[in-house]
Amino acid sequence: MEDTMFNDLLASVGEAKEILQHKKQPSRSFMIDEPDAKSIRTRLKMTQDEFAGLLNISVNTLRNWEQARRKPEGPARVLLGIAATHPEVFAH
Amino acid sequence: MEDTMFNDLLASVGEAKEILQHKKQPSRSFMIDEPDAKSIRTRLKMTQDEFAGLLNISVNTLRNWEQARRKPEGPARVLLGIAATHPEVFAH
DNA sequence: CTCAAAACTAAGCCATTGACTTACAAATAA
DNA sequence: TTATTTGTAAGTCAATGGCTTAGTTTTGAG
Repeated sequence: MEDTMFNDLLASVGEAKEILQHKKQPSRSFMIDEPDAKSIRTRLKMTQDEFAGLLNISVNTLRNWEQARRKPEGPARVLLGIAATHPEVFAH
Repeated sequence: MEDTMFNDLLASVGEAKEILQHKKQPSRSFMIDEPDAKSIRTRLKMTQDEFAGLLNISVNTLRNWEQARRKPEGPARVLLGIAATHPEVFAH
């Protein structure tokens, strides 16, 4: 069932593998090297609490990023890039 | 300039803030609690190398996830959820 | 079929992050 | 003003991320 839904999605998307694979490069096309979590968040007009919930991190961690105490890891950087360029995917 | 592009995007998306904000809930709507990285990857027909590149993690980390030695952190779970439901955003 | 390369499993090790905490300051609203 | 929300700052520690090595399975070329 879950499987069917997934395959339907893939079909509707138009064979995701193809889409994904002709960008064999390290996939840096949309990744941000040093994402500025604060500017992305403020441009989305969200509080730290809301944005942290969106990214599924604790507020403390977001604060660590914004205060440059910690640097977001790989997946978090990709996610920030998506938040910056495709915020609509979070809405569903 | 970068700012203009971003704002244009927001406009075209239709005021992302609104989209995002009427889902005040912990944003679990699309998040996977225990994402199975391996099944998502194999259904996208990608190798560990390719998928790791997509998520911007090392192959070792992806292997840790697939072998259940480590559990992906918050942002990684969100990212896996997006890979499973909106793989097209990675293609741009 | 044979053999080499690619893909993957498995596990030890350590630096960095994520998350919790406390204390305080700024901004916002009542 | 006063209370509440939002945010800065920093200490602490368990868990993850990424590195390593060693071995197994799968794949494809000859």
